[in-house]
Parts: sequence; C-alpha cells; structure tokens
Amino acid sequence: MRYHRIPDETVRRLPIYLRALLFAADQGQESISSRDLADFVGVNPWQIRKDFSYFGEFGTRGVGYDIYELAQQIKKILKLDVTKQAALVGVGNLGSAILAYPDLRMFGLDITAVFDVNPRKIGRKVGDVEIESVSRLRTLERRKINLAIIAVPRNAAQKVAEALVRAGVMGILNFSACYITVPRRVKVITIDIATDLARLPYYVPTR
Amino acid sequence: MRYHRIPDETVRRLPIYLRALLFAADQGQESISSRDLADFVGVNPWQIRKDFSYFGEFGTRGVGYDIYELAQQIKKILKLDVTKQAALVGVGNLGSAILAYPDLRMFGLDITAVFDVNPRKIGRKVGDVEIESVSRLRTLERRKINLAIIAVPRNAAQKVAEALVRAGVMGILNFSACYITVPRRVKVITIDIATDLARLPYYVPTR
DNA sequence: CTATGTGAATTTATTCACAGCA
DNA sequence: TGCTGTGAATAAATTCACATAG
Repeated sequence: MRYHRIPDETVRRLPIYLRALLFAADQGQESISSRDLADFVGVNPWQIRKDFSYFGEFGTRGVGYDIYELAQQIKKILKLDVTKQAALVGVGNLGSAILAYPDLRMFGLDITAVFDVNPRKIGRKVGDVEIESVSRLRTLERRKINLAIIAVPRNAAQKVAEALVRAGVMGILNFSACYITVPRRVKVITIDIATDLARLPYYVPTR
Repeated sequence: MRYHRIPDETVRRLPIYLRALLFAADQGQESISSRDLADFVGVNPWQIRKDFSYFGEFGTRGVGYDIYELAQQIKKILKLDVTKQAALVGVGNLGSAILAYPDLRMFGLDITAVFDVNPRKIGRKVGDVEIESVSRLRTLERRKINLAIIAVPRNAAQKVAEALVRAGVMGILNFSACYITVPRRVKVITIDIATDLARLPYYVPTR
C-alpha cells in the first residue's frame, strides 16, 4: 500500500489506542488482537485495522499486534517519541485539574511552564513548577516550548492566544468557551465543555 | 425540502451557534447573516446555511437570520427549551471547574445534584447544592434527573456509570480517561483531555 | 484455522454553484 | 442587489468482504 496522508479521524483515535496499549503492556500483555483492542476502546475491529493500515503493517496474521512495537510506532507517528514540553495558562480549578492529570506524562507530555494573572498565585509552586506572571509568556520562545493549554476565562482567551503565538507557540489546546483567531500555521484544538453537555439532551428520549 | 435526520456533525455545531446567537442578542443585535455568524464561530457560511437547512427555513433572503427566532429553534431542536437538570459525580478540581461554568445555565442546563465519595466533602455546599454521598446516586431516579457528568478518577468511572444507568440516567458526559460500557440506549459523550492534547504535536511542524 | 490488511462499496459530511426570494 | 436555501458534486470516513499470511 502507498502511504498517503493519515485521516484526521484516525489521528484523533491514535492516542486512545496508545493509552490502551500502554495499559495492556503494563498488565504484562505482549500482544493484542484488533478485536480485543476494539472491545477495550469501544470501536470496531475493522476500524482499528484500517487505521493502522494507513501507516504500515504491524500485525502478525493469526496472532495480532505486538504491543510494544505498535505503541512505539504510534508514538512516532504522533511525535510523542521525544518528550514535549507544554505551557499552561490559567491556574483556576480547570488548570489545576489538568496539572494533576497523570496521563500526560505517559504520552510524553510535560507541563513545564505555568502562568496566571493573579498576583497572589504568582510565585506559588504547583508540583515542581512555579507559577509565573502572564507577562512572562514571551519567554516561551527561548525556552523552546511550542505547545500550550489555555484555561483562562473567555474574555482573556484571545489575548492570551495572541501572546502565545507571538512567543512561537504552534499548537494550542483551548478550553475557553470561544473561538480564537490565530494564524493558519497554528493548530488549535478546542474543548468546549458546555457545548458538549448541551448536545446530550438531543440524544436522550423525552418521556 | 423534506426534513430527515439531522447529521451528528450538525448537532455538534448547533450549541456553538446557539451560544454565538445568545451573545449577539445580548449585544443588542437582532439579526445576523450566515457570513457574520460564520466569522464568529470559525466555520464557513455555506456550512451554516446547510446546517440550518436540515430543520427549516429561518432566514430572510437579502437580510439574514432573526437572532431570537433562530435561537429559539435551535433550543427546541436540542431540547434545551425546557431547563434540564443534571447531576455531577466527583467534586475534585475538574468537578469544581464544571460547577463554576457560567455557560451551562445559558444552555438551560442546571446541575442540581452533586456527589462525591469523600466523607469530608459530603454535606458541604457548592453554590446552593449540597454534596451528597455517591451511595445516594439511586435517588436520581425519583428526582427525575437523567443527565449526568462523570468527573471521577478512571478506576471509579465504570462503577459510577453503572450506578447512574441503574438510576435511570440516559445521557452521560464522561471526563474519565477510559471507555465506559453502558446499554445502547444510553448516550455517552467522552471528553478526554489527555488524548486531545496528545494529538497536538502531530500537527505541529518539527523544527 | 485465525486474525491481519486492503481494495471496493457504502455511508456520511463538506463544498460548490446557482436558483429564488426579499 | 444581497443573502438564503438546496440540489448536485466532491471529499472524507466507515463498513464490508475476502484474499492473504502465519
């Protein structure tokens, strides 16, 4: 097969597969079939096989996939094979929740810079990183941090995004409930809790 | 046009449009064109027109959409026209962040039941709801609450989901980093922060 | 005999192009 | 003339069916 572009939807699922694989490896498993993996993450086996087929042949017919090898491959595809530093802006409840997330490390992601506007928070330590003033966002450039998480109130989000982009940030995970405008080269993934919750009633039958 | 099923992707965008419309209404605007709305939420105008066309004709050619009327319609489609109660399970940082979310009210969503396992939290009040023991999840049934948010650690998620389903919950917003198994009739939307962040590096050019 | 890998078929979603109405 | 509404065209994603390899 000629390997062209990996579909976005496949890229979206890859980290989910990766987590499952790392979990299985942790349980001492060495190989897994598309069916078992499928059951574990809640998709169909053929979806999984198709997803993997976009970037190679990793399975052994009659057996399944070698967990370690496959996990390595996925990490490589996702560029998670070398640890990536990320910045967090906004240390409210949400920001704190993100900092406490254990899974990030497992994905080779490390939040090594944390910012807030609140003078009372600045200087305090969370884990082993110190909260800095947002006025120092520009330092991200020389610290070579080009991923960031925005967890600030809506009205501050666009400004923060612009500061991040000026500091050379190329990927943003945006938790603020608004659309943020950035240059095309910057990738933004928005997580909008309220709109996700708001579409739930649609699917629930009204008694 | 014959109105058949509304595509899932359209349903996903409707709450986003709705928020923009409510915001515009708040600014005193009375009508809006597909182009202006598009700019505001970051999609194309024809996408918006197509989305709306799935459930009716609400615009005035040469003018645009009546904001109030369109917002009403979207609320109705999404079943947000009557206030829906929701339960929250897990009052950690994430749970607290969700409780503090102002947007939920605007979507006609009201978190009126909050649960935790921690005895030290039980009985405490957040806003004007009291934190209850998870052992009381079953009471959701007679309280007629059939939407719930799971914000507990991964290892507790499946158990909580099952308790929720037993209590008659039909829609779940799952923040736990795992796939939860529920009967087909129950709709689950999963928000997985780590996997969303983990796919960012893929899109960021490596220098 | 089991489980992968993949073209082909199908379904779903997006984009286009323009007719139609205010 | 301006902006909506929508069939038709295109693109993307999923599902199927089965050849193929261990």
